[in-house]
Amino acid sequence: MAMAQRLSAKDWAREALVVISEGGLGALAVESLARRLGATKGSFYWHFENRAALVAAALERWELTHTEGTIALAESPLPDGGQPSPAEQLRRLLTTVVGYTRHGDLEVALLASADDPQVAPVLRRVTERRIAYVARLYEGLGLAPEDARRSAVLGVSVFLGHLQYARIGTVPPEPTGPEWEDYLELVIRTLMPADTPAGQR
Amino acid sequence: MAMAQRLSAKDWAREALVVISEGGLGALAVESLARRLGATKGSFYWHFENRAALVAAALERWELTHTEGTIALAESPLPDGGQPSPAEQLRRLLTTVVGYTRHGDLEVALLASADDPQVAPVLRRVTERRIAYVARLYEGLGLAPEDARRSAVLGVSVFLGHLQYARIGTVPPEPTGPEWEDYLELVIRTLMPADTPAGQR
DNA sequence: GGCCTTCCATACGGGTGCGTATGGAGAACC
DNA sequence: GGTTCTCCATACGCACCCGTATGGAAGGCC
Repeated sequence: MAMAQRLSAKDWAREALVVISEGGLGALAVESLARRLGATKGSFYWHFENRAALVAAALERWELTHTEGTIALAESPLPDGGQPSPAEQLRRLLTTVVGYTRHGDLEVALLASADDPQVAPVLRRVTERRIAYVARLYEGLGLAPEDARRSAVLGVSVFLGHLQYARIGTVPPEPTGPEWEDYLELVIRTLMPADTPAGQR
Repeated sequence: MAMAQRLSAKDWAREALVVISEGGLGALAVESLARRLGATKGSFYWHFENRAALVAAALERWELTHTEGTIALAESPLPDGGQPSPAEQLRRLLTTVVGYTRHGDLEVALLASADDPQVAPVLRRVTERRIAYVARLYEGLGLAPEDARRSAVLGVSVFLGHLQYARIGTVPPEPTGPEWEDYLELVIRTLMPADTPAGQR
């Protein structure tokens, strides 16, 4: 990532996200970041007021881009080109969740700094957005809005729990072999509304 | 906590846990800790090799004491002195989980440093132990060992998810009013095996 | 090609935190 | 009451990181 060219604020923010994903928010130091970009602090402090401004820019960038990544994946068209049903979208989401094991991911790294006053509001918004999305899916499956929201809160908590499993190093659900298939099946059966047609479960 | 008397290694470890619960592992600095105890670094480095040794001692202390706290609460006797049934124990656990909102707790603070090489194994062990305990409850409710383990993994993930909710600041399940009761009821209904007698759900 | 604006390197000061060195107080022991 | 061992305070060196000051190179503009 050594840049010979001049740098923009966007370059700094992008590389900052890489550093965060690798070593967490605490690993984000101005001088080391400058070295990675083949520059020095002098350049940095021309583009940014201070370190906090860089963190804010990086977080904003993350919230804009990666936020809807998982959701977009769930909504991606079927092989026949059709729109996936809510049940199918929920199934995809849960499969992704249970298979989550990637350490070094940005989301996992940010989770570590959830208490940080700059990070917390971002995570709050992202989480709230996800709950709203899952609630819409439950509504599509026939649940009343209040019930759908409650089920979504529970479902997202399972997601966050598995993220935590990934952080402490793949405790239980190793995505290998039939063991994992059985677990995935349990999760889907548990979190799918009872009156969903069996063919969609 | 200013100690006039001489200090023991246990004193340092105990106060270290207080500091961690207040500000996270990163807030644990030797000199500030010494000030809290009315001492200086000179004392500390006589009792401990270095900061890592203090962290290890504090974590060991936490793992020994607080680990089984929640479980002990679930197993505490009924008003009539009898042993609570597995269904009742599971109900208590879930109620505690859903009501979890205390920030500044040690568990929440340690969660932030789950990536730390000293912390991760401790959290792994504690989590594994909890899964084993919940699995035993599910077995008591009639599930086969493999099914019980899978359900326990899912249940503990809900617990970890709610811990995360607490970290980013009580996103959805505010334990106030009937809204919360409804949510708790959903969680219990979802995580309790289907063939549990209705009276115990 | 001179000029001005944009961007960046170097050098410096300050703060924090870890770990070491060394001497000295206080209890214990005889 | 002197010696020895235990415990601790002070002082120092070192590393890291933030932020500022200042001079200078690079590129547009006329």
